Amino acid sequence: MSKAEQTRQFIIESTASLFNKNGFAGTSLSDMTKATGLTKGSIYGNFKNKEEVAIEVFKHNSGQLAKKMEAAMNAESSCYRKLLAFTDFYRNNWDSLLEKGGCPLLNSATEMDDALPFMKPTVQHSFTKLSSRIEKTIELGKEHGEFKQDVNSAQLASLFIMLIEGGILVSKTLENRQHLNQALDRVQKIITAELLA
Amino acid sequence: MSKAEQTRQFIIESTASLFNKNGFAGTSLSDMTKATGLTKGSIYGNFKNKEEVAIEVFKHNSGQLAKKMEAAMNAESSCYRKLLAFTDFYRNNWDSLLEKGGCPLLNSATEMDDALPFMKPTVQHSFTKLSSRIEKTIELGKEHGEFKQDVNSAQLASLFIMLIEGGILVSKTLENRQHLNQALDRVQKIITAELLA
DNA sequence: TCAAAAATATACCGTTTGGTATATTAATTA
DNA sequence: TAATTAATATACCAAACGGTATATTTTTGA
Repeated sequence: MSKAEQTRQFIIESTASLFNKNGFAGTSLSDMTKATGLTKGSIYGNFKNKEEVAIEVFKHNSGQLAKKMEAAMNAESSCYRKLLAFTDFYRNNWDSLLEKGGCPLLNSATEMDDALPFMKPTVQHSFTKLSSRIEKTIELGKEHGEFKQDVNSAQLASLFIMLIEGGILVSKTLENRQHLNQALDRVQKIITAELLA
Repeated sequence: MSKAEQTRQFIIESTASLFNKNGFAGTSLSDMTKATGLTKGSIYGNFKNKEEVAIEVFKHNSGQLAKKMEAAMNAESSCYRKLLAFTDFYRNNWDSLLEKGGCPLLNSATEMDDALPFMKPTVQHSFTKLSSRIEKTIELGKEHGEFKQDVNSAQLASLFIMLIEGGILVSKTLENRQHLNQALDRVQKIITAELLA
C-alpha cells in the first residue's frame, strides 16, 4: 500500500463516524482537518472533493458492517441458524453501532434521497446487496429442504430489513433498545413460524 | 391573527418541505429567503433564529400528518377499522408524502439524534404521541371486546410504527412503493391474526 | 545517496454562512 | 387622521465555507 493509499484510508477511517453522525451537509472541511490532523491540501491531494470522501466513507461504513455480518452468518452451517445470526448481529453490536452514529444505510438513505443525488446509486446498491444476501440464504434453505417451498424469499428479506431498520430508528430516537429487540424477536418469530419446514 | 402571526405561519409553511427534504444543516437562510420572498430581517423579526424555525416547521409537518391521520381514524367507528384507517392512511397519502420529502419523523429523527440536540425532545414527543395514539385505540378495542385481552398494546403499537417507518425508508430509497405496501399488509395481517378476538 | 516524483502544508481565493443594528414602511388605535 | 407601534427591508458584520495554486517536505526507485 503506497503512502497515498494509506493516507486515503486514514482519512476515510478518521472521518467515518463524523459523516455518519452529522451527515454530509453537517460535516465541514474544518471538521475533517480536525479529525484527521491533516490539512485541506492533503485531503484534496487524495480526494477530488468532499463528495468523494463522503461516498468512500459510506462505502467503508456499510462495508465494515456487511463484513462483520458476513462473518457471523458464515460461522453457522444451517440456513436457519444463518438467519438467526443475522438478527442476533444487531443485538450483539448495538452498542458499537450507536457509538459510530447508527446504521449508515438508514442515515445516508434519509439524507440522500432529496438532497444528495450523487450518493443515491451507492446507497441503493448497499440496500440491494443486503437484501439479496438474506434472500439468497432463504433460497438456499429452500433448496436444502430446511424452509418451506412456497415462501417469497425476496419479500421476506425486504420485510426483515424494514422491521430492523424501523427498529433501529425507533430505538435510537427514544433511546431504548427494547424496541429494536422486539423487532428482532418478531423477525425470528416469522422465521420459525412461516419459514421453517 | 395579527400580521406577525400570519407572517410566522407563512414562513413555516413556505419552508416546510425545504427543511423536510434538505434537513437543518442543508437548509440555509438564503434558501429560506428565496422560498418565502422575504428578507432575513423579516425572518429574524419573527423567529429567534434558524433553530426556532426548524422546530416550528417540524411541529407543523408532523402536526399536519397527525391531523389528517386523526381525521381518517375518527371517520371509523370500530377500533378494528380505525387501525385499518391508520395503515391505509400511508397507502392513500404516499404520493403527497413523497412530494413533501417523506415522513418528517423519519427524516428529523435521523438528523436529530447525533447532530441536533435542540430538536431531540420535540421529535421524541412526536414519536411518543403517535405511538400512544395507536396504543389507546388497541386498549379501547380490548375494552369493547373487539380485541383479545392478552395483547400488549404498547408493544404492538411500537411494532406497527417500526414496520411502517422501515417501509417508508426502504420504499423511498429504492423508489418502489411495493415495499411499504408489503409492510402495511403485514401490519394488517397482524391485526387480524393476533388482535381480533 | 541522490535526483525525480509524489505527498503534504501554506497561504490564499471569492462566496456564503448565520446573525444584527438601523432605517423604512405598514398597521393599529386613540 | 395623526401618532404610535409593529413589521419588514436595507446594509452590514465577522467567521466559516469549499476549493486551489504554489511552495515545501517526504517517499521512492535508480
